[in-house]
Amino acid sequence: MKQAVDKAEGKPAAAEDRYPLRSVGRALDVLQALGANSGKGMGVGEIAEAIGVSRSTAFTLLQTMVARGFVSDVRIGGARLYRLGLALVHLGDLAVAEMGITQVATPILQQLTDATQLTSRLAVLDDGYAVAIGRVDAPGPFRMTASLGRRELPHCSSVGKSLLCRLPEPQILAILARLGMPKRTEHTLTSPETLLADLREVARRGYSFDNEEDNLGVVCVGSAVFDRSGAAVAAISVTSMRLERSDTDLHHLGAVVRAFADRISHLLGGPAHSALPPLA
Amino acid sequence: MKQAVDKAEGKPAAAEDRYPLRSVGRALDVLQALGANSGKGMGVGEIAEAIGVSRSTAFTLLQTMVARGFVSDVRIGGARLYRLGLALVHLGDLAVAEMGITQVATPILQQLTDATQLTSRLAVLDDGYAVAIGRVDAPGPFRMTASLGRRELPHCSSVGKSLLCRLPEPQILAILARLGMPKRTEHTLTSPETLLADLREVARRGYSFDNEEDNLGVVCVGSAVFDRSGAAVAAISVTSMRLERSDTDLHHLGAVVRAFADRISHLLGGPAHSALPPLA
DNA sequence: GCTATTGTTCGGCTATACAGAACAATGTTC
DNA sequence: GAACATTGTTCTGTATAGCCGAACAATAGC
Repeated sequence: MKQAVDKAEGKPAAAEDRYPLRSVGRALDVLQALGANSGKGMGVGEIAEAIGVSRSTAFTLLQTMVARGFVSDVRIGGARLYRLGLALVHLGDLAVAEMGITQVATPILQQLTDATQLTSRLAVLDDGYAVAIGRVDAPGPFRMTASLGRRELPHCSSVGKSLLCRLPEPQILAILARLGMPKRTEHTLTSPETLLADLREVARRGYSFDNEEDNLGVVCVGSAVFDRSGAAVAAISVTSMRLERSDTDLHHLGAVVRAFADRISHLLGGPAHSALPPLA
Repeated sequence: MKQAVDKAEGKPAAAEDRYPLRSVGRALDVLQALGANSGKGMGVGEIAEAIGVSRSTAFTLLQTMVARGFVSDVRIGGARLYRLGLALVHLGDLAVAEMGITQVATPILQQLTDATQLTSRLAVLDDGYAVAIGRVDAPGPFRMTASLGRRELPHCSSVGKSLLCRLPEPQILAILARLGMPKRTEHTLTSPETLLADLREVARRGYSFDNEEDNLGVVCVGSAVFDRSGAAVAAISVTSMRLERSDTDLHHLGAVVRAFADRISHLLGGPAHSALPPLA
């Protein structure tokens, strides 16, 4: 799992991942560990091992967060299972609401899902990553695991491409250099050049594809949303299992998604794709 | 704001609100302060004052949480505005997903909203409070502020009543004694006796009302959801501005909500209201 | 230009958060 | 049913990490 690293190693002061406040960092580690084992719940010892502290330390951390509702615990016999608390639900909801886009976009997403029978998502750029802040699940038994708030690499995601495509090239390259372009599948674009070429296409036609570039068998079609200033503040997409549609149909779907994105832009006072200036 | 309290006071060990880990508690304070000022964003000094620490301490706390995405910051000129980070969105989403009820209930909520044109919500009991974990907003311009994850007092909420009504009386009284029954409006039931009488009615007919008991002009109609064990694991409700319907219509609406609640119970393998034993 | 207000860094004192071991409570095994 | 194993919880000493205050930097206002 996680060896104890060299504990008493003088003080090379390295430890770049050592955050100013150790206990706070560990508390956040606990939350993320609980998130990673979501659904299962974890015991004190398990958590202690996961984040590399003693049981007693983990216990104190948990006690603090349970008292505040950030972690909830269930006693089951002698054991005690910890899971993420509902206080996080409230804060997460507020964090989403702070980005006002969600308010106006959600009804449109619903219509997009109604029209296409596909799961649709709304995402924004956060520190270079694409992060979904809204979602409408497709009807029917097929439930795509479209989790909210997870940072996704932009180079292999439809919303990521739409969010990036109108940024200045140097900025795009800086993001790609910082986050890397790992090969997620055989279709992933892994060189900045090929991605830039793709992004130029995306900017030109106003919609983007993720052609099994992140997960095999999963295809997405996305388009950007603009605010008053003309900046791409968000992007929407629909996700589908491997489409057996023709390329023509895929482009038709792209035009549909773009039309819905334009409606959101319109509500935000932003321009439609057709009103955008050509690329600099 | 917050005097230093008597620091060296022997050890009456009071300070019930002093959590084991001070810095972690303060970190959570920061998050909640940011949540309270949601939408506006806060500066370092403002946060420091809100939670009663020095600016430098607040700064360190924020830096730690920014590094992990729990807080996001926007530089605007020389100033720096902090707001809730998107990492919270992910964890909040996971916390909701952990309660599997959401998965099956959301489509039904959607149908309930479609059928009634009212905002519908799904709530569970958390430490005695009613906490909404799901919501479908009504169409149209009227947007009820139905925030997720906030702890709501059960005695003046429709979902709260439905969640409580089948608990043993001593347990209900214990919850009420612990949380109190503050008078939110002139219609709030403020004595355990009147509430218990109301809860017996709720249990008998299978749906509950909040008749402007929490907010004047706001009416809710709720019903409980049961799992395999027959326990009320959740409740749903619809919310409306002051209905001008007759009592008969209100009861009709109650029957509708109860029918949808029963459909969720059915999906969970639980009994419908009609299959429940009468109150002990 | 100077002042007022913000964010950020630094250093030292102290309280605090840590690990480890002891204790308790449960469940498991033979 | 008793010994064991495994879990959660309490306790205590000590090193250190976290806190404050003050100094510094950078804006914004006048």
